[in-house]
Amino acid sequence: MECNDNNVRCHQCPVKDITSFNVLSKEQLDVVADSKTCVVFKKGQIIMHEGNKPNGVYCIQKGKCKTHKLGIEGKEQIIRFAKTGDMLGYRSILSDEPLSASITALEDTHACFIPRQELFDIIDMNSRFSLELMKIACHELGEAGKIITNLAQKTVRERLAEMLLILEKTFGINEEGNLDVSLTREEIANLVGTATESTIRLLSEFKEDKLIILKGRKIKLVNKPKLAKIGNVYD
Amino acid sequence: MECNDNNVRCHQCPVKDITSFNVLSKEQLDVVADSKTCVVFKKGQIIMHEGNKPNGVYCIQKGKCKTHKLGIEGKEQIIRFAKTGDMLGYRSILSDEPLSASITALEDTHACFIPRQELFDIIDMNSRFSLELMKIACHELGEAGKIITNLAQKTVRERLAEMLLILEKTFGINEEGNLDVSLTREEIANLVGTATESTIRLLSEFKEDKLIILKGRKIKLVNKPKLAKIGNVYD
DNA sequence: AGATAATTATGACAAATATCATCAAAAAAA
DNA sequence: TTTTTTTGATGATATTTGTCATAATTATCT
Repeated sequence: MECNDNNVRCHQCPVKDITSFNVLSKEQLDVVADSKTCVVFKKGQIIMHEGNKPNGVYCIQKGKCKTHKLGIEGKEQIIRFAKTGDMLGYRSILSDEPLSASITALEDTHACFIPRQELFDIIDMNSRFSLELMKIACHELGEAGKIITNLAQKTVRERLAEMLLILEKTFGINEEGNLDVSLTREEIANLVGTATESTIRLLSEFKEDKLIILKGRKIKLVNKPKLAKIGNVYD
Repeated sequence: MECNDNNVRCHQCPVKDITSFNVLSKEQLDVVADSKTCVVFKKGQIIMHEGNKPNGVYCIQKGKCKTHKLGIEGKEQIIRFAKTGDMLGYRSILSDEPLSASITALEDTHACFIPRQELFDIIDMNSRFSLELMKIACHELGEAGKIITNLAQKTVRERLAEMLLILEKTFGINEEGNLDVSLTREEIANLVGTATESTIRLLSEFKEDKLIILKGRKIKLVNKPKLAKIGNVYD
């Protein structure tokens, strides 16, 4: 779905500065600007499909996405999130492998598509850009190690408490003080790695214990120190 | 611990061809050869320490290592393995973050240390080398996603069955047909993400069911199709 | 706005897994 | 080798978590 932000040149793009593209020269940025296409994805729309080979990457101008993998018997596992300024599909492009996960818009999301070839062209031109990409991938790899350790060693209760804190850190809070992301209980379960019912029960417990305030999908963290303690979070 | 392999120039090194260094020109390879130091780590020795900032990377000439993180109450979580041809510490160097995990030799391991600066120098000189590094990091990121999904969705029994197959794929088998890596039951537990007792019990079950042959730490897989079925492995 | 579908909530129960205790066996060290 | 320490094995039991069923509530669609 085309969008008319398309005529915004990259050097004017406010998002540029929080992306790897900020290390590009004006000429290099023009390579991106000339080849990019801006698109809008509706909430719930699949942006990239696990197993496919993408033709390029997306840079999120505004929006929120989930990266998710198919697990046992089709059950969804949410691996990570992406938001404004993040790049989508780079793992697949840079490893020359099919997408290891799907990416779905959690809300209406504006993104710029940058074709594969132009991405490789700037990698070839600018080693600082290459380093930025490596930095992102390597940082993510470190995060993945943390997630692996948590999944392997923490209880569901601990993981859920920690995940609420991670969600606040990732997406922040809105005017009302609620987590600035709307997830179903099932999605939270698919993130924490547990059954939906367990998530519902534990969230209700946290509510009983006045750690959070629940109003449908609106979640407000009201006792973060206690949540951190329950979740064995030290940082 | 210095070793006398040091005088082997990188272009003659047999391991070179299975590493990212194989894309370097003769001159670029000389930058590595001139700055590298060859060392030997004894079995059980810690090569890199979680939380530290390494001054460079190691390239394994011969040996096997485990990458492991501290989890709840000091419990070890094994994140991945490394073997001949693999690079150690690149994640930390490239992301400019402290080591997210420790690396310990599983057997006597010969490795070449390449200082941080020289690594960045060749990244700057050779974009193909950069791409190779990105490829490794991004591939690992995909593998991490699989591990996350397995930990979140599979039972301990399923994960153990799958892990035995992964160990054979990673390390191969020796003359006697056993997995060519020696791990304690505790290490297998720390890999699968379960209690040592559960690992012992399940391995005994697999032995009872004639899926594996156990002789102390020697493990031989004798019914891999069944293990794959138990582990829900489709590939 | 009303109908339909999806989600949330809760109880009862079953299964998986962890924990604790004890002893045997095997490595490692002296 | 002999001793000491670590690892492996197994039972009993507690805890956690998943599964199934059913109802209430809330989103979503037309």
